[in-house]
Amino acid sequence: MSGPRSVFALVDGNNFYVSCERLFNPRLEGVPVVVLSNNDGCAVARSNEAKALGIKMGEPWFELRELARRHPIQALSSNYTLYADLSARMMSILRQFAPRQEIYSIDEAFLDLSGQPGNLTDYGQAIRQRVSQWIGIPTCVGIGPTKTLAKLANHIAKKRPEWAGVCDLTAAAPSAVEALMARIAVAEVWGVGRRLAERLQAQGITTVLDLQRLDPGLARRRYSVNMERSVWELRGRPCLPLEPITPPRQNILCSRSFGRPVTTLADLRQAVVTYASRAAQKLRQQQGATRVVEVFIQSSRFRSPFYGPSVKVPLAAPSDDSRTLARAALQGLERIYRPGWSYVKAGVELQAIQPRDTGWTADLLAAPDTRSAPLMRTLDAINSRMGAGTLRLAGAGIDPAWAMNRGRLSPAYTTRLGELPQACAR
DNA sequence: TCTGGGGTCCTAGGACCC
DNA sequence: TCTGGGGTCCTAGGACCC
Repeated sequence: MSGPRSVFALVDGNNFYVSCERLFNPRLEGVPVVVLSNNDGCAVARSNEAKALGIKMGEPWFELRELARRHPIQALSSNYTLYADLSARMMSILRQFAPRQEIYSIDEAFLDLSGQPGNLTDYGQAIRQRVSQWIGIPTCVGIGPTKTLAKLANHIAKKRPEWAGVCDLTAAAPSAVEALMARIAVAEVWGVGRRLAERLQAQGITTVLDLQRLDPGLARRRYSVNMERSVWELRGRPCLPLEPITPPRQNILCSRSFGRPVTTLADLRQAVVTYASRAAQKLRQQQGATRVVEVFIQSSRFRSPFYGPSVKVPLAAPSDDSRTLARAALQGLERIYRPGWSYVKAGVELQAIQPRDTGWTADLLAAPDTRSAPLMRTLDAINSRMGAGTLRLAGAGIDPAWAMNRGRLSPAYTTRLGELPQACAR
């Protein structure tokens, strides 16, 4: 096993998307900035100034317009190409600070600091310093004996200025850790969301310390095995290992809200072919093959009645061919489409994914398609070189009416212009 | 008028079997 | 009148994460 005592660090970028945008646009400094979700729908990242105005995570932009009239709020469409590029740079810097790293999300990584000599708070400051100097992204560092405690430490480092961006719970006295836990709401624990927080509070468990003191067996019986793990982790016993290798996805989903409502089957067919192709491309990237294609369409959830059917289409044999998956998705669409509805969203999800090339029973009734693999390789190669969407299935449509709105998009500062998917189409 | 996208895991309950 | 019981597998739905 690992050393005598585990130490984890969680490093994350502060207001990551906003920080990325600010790197290339100094006018965004010192003013409230929000980055909007696809279709410019909701705020998914907020600068400190925006948070100070009371803007909540996920708040719809149209509800913020009034606020924006009274304050100079800068709202930007999300530019994932830019964020992914800066994320990769940040992760490679962090990798220099630990023998093992788990990339947990676009802006967060766990580092294994077990056995790291010296003062870990100083080490955390060195990490922040280098990321800031090399790519200009501000970060916070939380350090603890378990991942859950590292997460909690990161929360403390972020919320309380006196920690100066680094909180090392392994260096704090047990009484000091308890005092901190007693002041933090149980909802801040990693794995405790809104619903569980409500249930816990109804049982009188309102702070992190209350949860830490809950009997683990009771936590399991009354809630779940995950809640029991959270209790142990808060007590300093690791239950969640560092996972340096990202396992292949078990499901691949591609879905988007439309730029405007769609009523016709023809438009939905274009969208479904587009999403199936994108999902197939991701599937090939992980050398997978799928046996089930699920397709869904939805009317607005904010209008009654709601219509949101879905259907799973099993394949005769596992496949990674865009054409096969698109055909299956279209078959499913025909079965669930009802005229007379206004659809705002569609999606294609690949399920029952398995490794390609290993142990699947070939479809005995069909002649093997020897041209599929080279064709798909060529498709992916062209799209990788010339930009996503350069080569598409005929059914996907050209400059479709339902495409996303991204009226506030910043330029692709760090990558080729051609890799900005929507900009070319306009 | 406007309300994101992409994942994972767990549990409850039904189907099925002996 | 009265309707086994336990194990396993699968699926749908819920809850969580960022």
